[in-house]
Amino acid sequence: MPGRPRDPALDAAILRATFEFVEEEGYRRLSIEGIAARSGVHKQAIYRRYRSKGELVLAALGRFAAERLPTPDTGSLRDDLVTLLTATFAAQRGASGQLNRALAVEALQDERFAARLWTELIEPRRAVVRAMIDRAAERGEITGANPDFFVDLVYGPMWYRLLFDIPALDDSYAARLADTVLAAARGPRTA
Amino acid sequence: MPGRPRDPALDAAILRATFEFVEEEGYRRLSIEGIAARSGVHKQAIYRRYRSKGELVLAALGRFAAERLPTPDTGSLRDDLVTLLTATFAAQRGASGQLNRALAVEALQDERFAARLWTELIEPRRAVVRAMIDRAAERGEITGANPDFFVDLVYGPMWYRLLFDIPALDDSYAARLADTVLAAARGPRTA
Amino acid sequence: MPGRPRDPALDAAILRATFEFVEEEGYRRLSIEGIAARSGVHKQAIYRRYRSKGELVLAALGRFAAERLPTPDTGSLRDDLVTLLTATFAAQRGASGQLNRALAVEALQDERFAARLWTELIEPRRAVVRAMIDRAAERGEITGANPDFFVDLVYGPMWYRLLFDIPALDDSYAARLADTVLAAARGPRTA
Amino acid sequence: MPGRPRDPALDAAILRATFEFVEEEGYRRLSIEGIAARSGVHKQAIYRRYRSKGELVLAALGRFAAERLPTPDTGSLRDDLVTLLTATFAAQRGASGQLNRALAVEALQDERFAARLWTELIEPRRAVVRAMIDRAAERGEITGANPDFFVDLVYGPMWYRLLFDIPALDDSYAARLADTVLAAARGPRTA
DNA sequence: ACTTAAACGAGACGGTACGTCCAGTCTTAGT
DNA sequence: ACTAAGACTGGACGTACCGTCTCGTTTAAGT
Repeated sequence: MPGRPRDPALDAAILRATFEFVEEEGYRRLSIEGIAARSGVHKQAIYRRYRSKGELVLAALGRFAAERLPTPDTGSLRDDLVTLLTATFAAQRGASGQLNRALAVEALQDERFAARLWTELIEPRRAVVRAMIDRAAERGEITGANPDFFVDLVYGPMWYRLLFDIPALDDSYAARLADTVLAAARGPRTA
Repeated sequence: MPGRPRDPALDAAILRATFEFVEEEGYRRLSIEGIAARSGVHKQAIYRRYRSKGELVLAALGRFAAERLPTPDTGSLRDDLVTLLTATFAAQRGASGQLNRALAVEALQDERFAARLWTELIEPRRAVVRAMIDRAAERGEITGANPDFFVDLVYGPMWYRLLFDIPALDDSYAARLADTVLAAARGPRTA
Repeated sequence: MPGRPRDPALDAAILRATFEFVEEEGYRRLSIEGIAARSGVHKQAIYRRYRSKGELVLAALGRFAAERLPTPDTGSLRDDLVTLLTATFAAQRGASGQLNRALAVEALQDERFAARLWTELIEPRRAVVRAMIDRAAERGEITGANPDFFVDLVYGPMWYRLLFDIPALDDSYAARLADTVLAAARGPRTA
Repeated sequence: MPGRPRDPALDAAILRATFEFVEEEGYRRLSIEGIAARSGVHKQAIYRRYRSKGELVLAALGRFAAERLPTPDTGSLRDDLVTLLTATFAAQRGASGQLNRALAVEALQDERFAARLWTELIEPRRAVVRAMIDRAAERGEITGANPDFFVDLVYGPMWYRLLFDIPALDDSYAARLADTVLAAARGPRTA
């Protein structure tokens, strides 16, 4: 049955307010009440859309940041990795980093949310890397190995640094990490 | 001026209650109020000892888990790494994993706490790895490179998996990670 | 103008639900939302008919109780009063008492509703008593005095007892009250 | 065990705010939230003292109005009644009337509150009248009859008029009511 | 048959208050 | 100086009704 449709302007206002709030004040200060006040949207209208703060932040990140994921295919695994990592790291230095931290807070406290986050956001990003590795294997660049493990190598250090607020996620870090992953993917040295 | 000394029984009761609470109910439900109720200790007695939830959890983790850190020195970098990672991963599968998660939640929301956590807990752990690497370099096992970066490789994947509650932090993962770090530390393949 | 006519089944359903709700759960728990849910009628359909909770209850009372008002004319003031009071008190012991209480709640909180209630429900009841007194005066039973004051004597104690939920509105009370009003209406004793 | 005692300044601030609020805006607009805002006292501090709006209003009325009850003993039942009714009616024309109305709203919706109100406020007032009647009986002024019934006659009309917001509770009404009660108390005319 | 207009179920919406929870601080009295 | 006890402000929580507002659908009177 139809019923009055949700006002898309409110969707946008909520997400924008969430985004701005987290960016400016950090996740700790984020509250549904605050978002409602800031966006001029009624609290209930927010709860109607999102069951929890986590879902809301997940949606906000999805809306404002997720689409900018590059999916490089340069013909060289190293270049693919460098391109991806450079862009990903750059994003973490801005609002996207704040939102990722916020998502981490929720995931750490709620297994079910962690699972949802995984399938909706993390896994797609991992798939990008896996695809790069598969293509490299087809090209013979690397001797295939457990791709899931290498993906951990790609993203692990980034989250580690996000967690403890260590900066240094710069371009040279991206390059060094790409080299490391590459070396690991090639397997043990023969000589 | 003298005054009544703090009751050590309360210290223990607070830490025990915190530990049990987090283990049973998760960090989300943890509250000073709840700990006070559970331990029978008054709220104020807790605040007198710890300034925030984070400090309390930090102390609880320190008490129950920190002293078990191995600092291996086997004469072989790979063996050192495997020993450390196996023990560290094993700890994460128990209550220590819960408390680490809890600490991460606090760190993500409070930069000053993150800094404290870094110096008190994270950095000492990193130093252990750095020492291993330094010894390996002296032995000529590896051609020295930025040790900080390699430490990220060692701990990054673990935190990444803790974050999203992915199991698989088992002994074979430890071995594989040790091999990878080793390969990376040896630098690019010559052949 | 054409337009779809109101469904009389809904009118009935709304009033019945209101009646039942008040009887079962009391006026405090009564809400438009609740009536809508219970009757299966949409909220808007209720608001289309009644401007407020008070109007709704007024209608519900009118539908289920108002027509049973006796207008006795026995030829004796005392008999008239006893007949009226006995019937009125009996009604208050059932659902009609609940609804009267509900109307009082609304009247106490809304002067305009009080005025409406007065003209639509209270005044007609008072008129019945006034008519009885007028007839008695014509017959010479009593020496005419301010009828409005005597009406207060008739209904005042009833509302007083409804208000504080004191039972005792039984037939003997009706008889005693009738006698009292009669005595008062006859004026001061001569001897 | 001791614990910090409740701040009496808050008690006063809450009651004063309640009193003023009801007087100015009526019971319908009264809310705990509003009282908290107006008095500058935290909501929780109010809930700590009063379980419901009704209890609060009961306390507010008790504090600001109840002590002014006259307990006349003139030696003449009529004079006693006139004195009491004149003072009581006068009070109803001011804030006390508003608060009584508020109490009525609560009593009508909650039987247990009605019972409490009865014992704490209504019964003491009734006792005053019963005492007057008893004294008159001892003096031989009246031939004893059910005093409870006569008390209903005294207070019933007042509440009836409060309920429907009919003014006219003036001195002449008091005098007339006193005469009526007196006539009723003397029993049926002999001549 | 064909407009036209209102009623209808559905449900979103802003507004207001509810009663509860926790954070951290403060005040008392009792060791 | 510590303890237990508990009041206190501040702030947010999630829920409940209110009365109003779109929606799409249904029903009937007037063409």
